[in-house]
Amino acid sequence: MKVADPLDIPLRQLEYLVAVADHPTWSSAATSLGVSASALSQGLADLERRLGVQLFERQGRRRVLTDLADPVLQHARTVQALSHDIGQWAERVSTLKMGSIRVGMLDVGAVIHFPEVLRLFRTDFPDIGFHLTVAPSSELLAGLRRADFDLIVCVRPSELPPTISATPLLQERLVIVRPPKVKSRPPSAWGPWVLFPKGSHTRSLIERSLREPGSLPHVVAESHQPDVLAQMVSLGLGWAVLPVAQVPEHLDVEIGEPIVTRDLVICQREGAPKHPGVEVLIERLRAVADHD
Amino acid sequence: MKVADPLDIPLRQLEYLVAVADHPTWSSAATSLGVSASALSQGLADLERRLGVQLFERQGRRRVLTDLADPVLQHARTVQALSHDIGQWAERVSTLKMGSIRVGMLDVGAVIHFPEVLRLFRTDFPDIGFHLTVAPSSELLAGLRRADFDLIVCVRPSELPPTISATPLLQERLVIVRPPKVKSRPPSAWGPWVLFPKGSHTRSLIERSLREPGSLPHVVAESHQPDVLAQMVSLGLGWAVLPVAQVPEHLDVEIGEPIVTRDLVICQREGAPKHPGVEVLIERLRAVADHD
DNA sequence: CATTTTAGTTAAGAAATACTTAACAAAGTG
DNA sequence: CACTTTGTTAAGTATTTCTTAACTAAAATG
Repeated sequence: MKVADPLDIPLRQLEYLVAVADHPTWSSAATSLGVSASALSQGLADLERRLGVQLFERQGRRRVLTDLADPVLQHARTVQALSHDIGQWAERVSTLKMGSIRVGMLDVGAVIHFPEVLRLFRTDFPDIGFHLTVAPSSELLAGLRRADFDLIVCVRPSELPPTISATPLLQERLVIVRPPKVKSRPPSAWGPWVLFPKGSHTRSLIERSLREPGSLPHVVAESHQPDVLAQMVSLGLGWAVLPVAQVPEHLDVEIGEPIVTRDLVICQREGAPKHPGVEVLIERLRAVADHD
Repeated sequence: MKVADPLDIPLRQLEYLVAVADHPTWSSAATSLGVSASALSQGLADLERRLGVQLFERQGRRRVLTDLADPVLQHARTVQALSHDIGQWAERVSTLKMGSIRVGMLDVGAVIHFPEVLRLFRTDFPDIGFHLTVAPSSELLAGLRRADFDLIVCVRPSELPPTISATPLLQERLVIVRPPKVKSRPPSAWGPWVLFPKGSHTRSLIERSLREPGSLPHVVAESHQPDVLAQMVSLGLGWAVLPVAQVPEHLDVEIGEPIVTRDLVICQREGAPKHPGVEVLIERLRAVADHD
């Protein structure tokens, strides 16, 4: 019998691991992959044996990933994304089609900064399939990691996921937005607040910069949508911190002082073959961003 | 019959591709992998079929990689390096050993800046296997890519290879070194030169900064070894540009003005699980670098 | 120019791997 | 306690990948 080389882990087993991590139960993971539960079980048992590391724990009749499984899961996701990319590349090259581009953008990117770029890109390159997803930064990053996107524009994260590269695009000033007729005050009397949701990246930027001047943020409402937040401010529910450009002009609110800036960045997966369409799009995004 | 999913490329076939790229002939690649030439041929034929991209061309009775094979080769190397890393990690974790660390360093790092760090690290962690390789930056980078190293200290490259990350460590000033008794002159009268070899990264930095003040570098001798270059200068063969610290003190040469600075960086593979020993070593390198 | 050597491919069967079904154990559920 | 859900194990089947052996074609040899 041949010795199982730990270096030569079947791709399939890595898929199994990812599926198991992403599904509540192993059987559902198995059906999602179109294989029997048995195959999954055997495959994962083999993976565990190969690595010689305990990847799973019993929890009642469920099996859950151990902490040790984490690096392996990271590895699996990385390899999966890479494989996806080379597959896409091969299809593009072999069929001589332009392929398609899936872009993820923060709302502010899609609506305020780059709507024209996106529109023009679609009309200039009608042969390139194009799909835009607007979502919060963390979702975009997760999607980029999973190869759901080829390119995203998001807020620079404090820590980049592995094999993701970020290049700066532009900076945005976030200002304090007060309810109508509310004058400027010392920081200790600021708030209460109406902010982006907990976990949002801009939210943590804001919290950090509010804590600094000595205002413990007391948050009474949350939304990912800046227009909703602005609306709440105009109704007197609380104060907000928003990108200047995203405060609707017709609303009756008080624009206060800039409190923090956030960096919008372009993120891509590293180690993937270049897609010429993506290159062009990046160029155009940069051009507009530099122009601002 | 099952349809061949291009996304599920056997790792083995990627190994074949890399081996073929690294060996002059397919048969030697096959024997280096310990398989028959036939297996290799079939495997690569299958890979080509899966991707639907022409990867090989005939050249007489040889087969060589096409340009199209390049992205696939990149992919293969990346995946190989990742697999190696997860394998190492697994072995470390499963055996509870500290594993080993392979460090690559530029001569100036090993000899001038960090000899103490390296010595102390070895005595502080005798359980961690340790191996140091001193080589030029480009070799180090290639080795890092191939997973020959876990960590390197080199000159910041103008373009990073995919899935390699670089973090700044310190800056070095390179000065003009003139033969004994030769006074400072206008740039047009500089040289002739005794420099690092063509292709060296520091060489291109130097060339760029020499061209700027208007001195076309006429190069009469080359070496990777700074002490050799300095020696040649002292013999009156030509002028050199060297890190101040690498000009031997006892030599009779004229130290001229600083002409360019180079960044030394720490490079690692991205997407690899962390090795605690490597983290410690990095910390110590930074500490010393910041102290300078 | 015939002969030999070298490089790589193709065919056929053997070996190894991965999958399916079926039977089973154990933990929740009504 | 019967019943369902979750996951494992065993045994046989299907698929993939390898080896050996026979073959083609380009270079090298003499």
